[in-house]
Amino acid sequence: MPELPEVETVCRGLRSHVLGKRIARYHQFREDLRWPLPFGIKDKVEGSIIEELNRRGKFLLFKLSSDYIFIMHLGMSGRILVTELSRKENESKHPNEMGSFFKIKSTEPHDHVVIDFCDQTRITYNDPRRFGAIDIVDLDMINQHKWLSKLGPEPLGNSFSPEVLQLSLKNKRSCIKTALIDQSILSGLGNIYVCEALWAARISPFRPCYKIDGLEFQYLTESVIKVLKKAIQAGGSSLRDFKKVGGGLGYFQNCFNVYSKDGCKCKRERCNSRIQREIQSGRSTFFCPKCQL
DNA sequence: CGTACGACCTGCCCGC
DNA sequence: TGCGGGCAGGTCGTAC
Repeated sequence: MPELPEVETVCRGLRSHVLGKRIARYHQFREDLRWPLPFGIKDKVEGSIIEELNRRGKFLLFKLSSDYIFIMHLGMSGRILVTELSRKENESKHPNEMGSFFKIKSTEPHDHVVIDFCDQTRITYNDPRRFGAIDIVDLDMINQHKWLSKLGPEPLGNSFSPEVLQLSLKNKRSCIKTALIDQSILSGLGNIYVCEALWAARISPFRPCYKIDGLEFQYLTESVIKVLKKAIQAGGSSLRDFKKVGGGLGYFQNCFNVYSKDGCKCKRERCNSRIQREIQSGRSTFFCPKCQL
């Protein structure tokens, strides 16, 4: 589901709800999401304060006062919900996995992890498809973590430039779309924003990387940055189940030029072609066959 | 090594 | 109304 703009939207929205707060309870309703939830996580998070919340690629990083980083990935369908527990809800007691009792409200389907803060705020991780993931790692090992260590540059960070992109792609035989979706080349792009950025840069998703020239890498870099910034401003894209923290919808889906627009007229001025959909390495690619070359 | 593809899950939407 | 097939924002392991 969420690509960089959606994760950034969640990250920004969550900060005001969690920063500086102490975690009273960690509870999980199953042993695994995409992978097993880490052993001992409960003891590492309970009692600690969330000091920072940041995003790296599509990962959310919660820095805890216990000197751990709590890492979360939303997969395709993951969501974080915030609830303020009323006194009434707080009084209902349910058994936890240890056989003792503490306060857990009845949950929605696919609520997998619940974190309660001392001030009665609760965040709930909900993920129907369970492609998401959670881990916890020592603060000083964060850069060695297998999910993070191979990530390419942040597209909205200082280490991203046309030159950097060209350097990592100039010898690749694969198509530019496949390369841009590869998190080790650039972190945070997914199917939507790659399609949108390639349309904006007028580059065909099927073009082999090594055939792209310096000027095009410049257009492409600018397009990626522009599309992502615009999407973040719009609060991300709400397709199916993406909702911002607090339940609001993003509205970047109203700004799509190609994604899911097959059969529609190309929005570029004086281009009268229609957007096509094709399967590219197993996933839908949307593009204009006339103005993307 | 780089690249391509199936697998992992559930839900929804469409056509018959 | 019901069911089967195709589709979905991601990533990894495997096979070339």
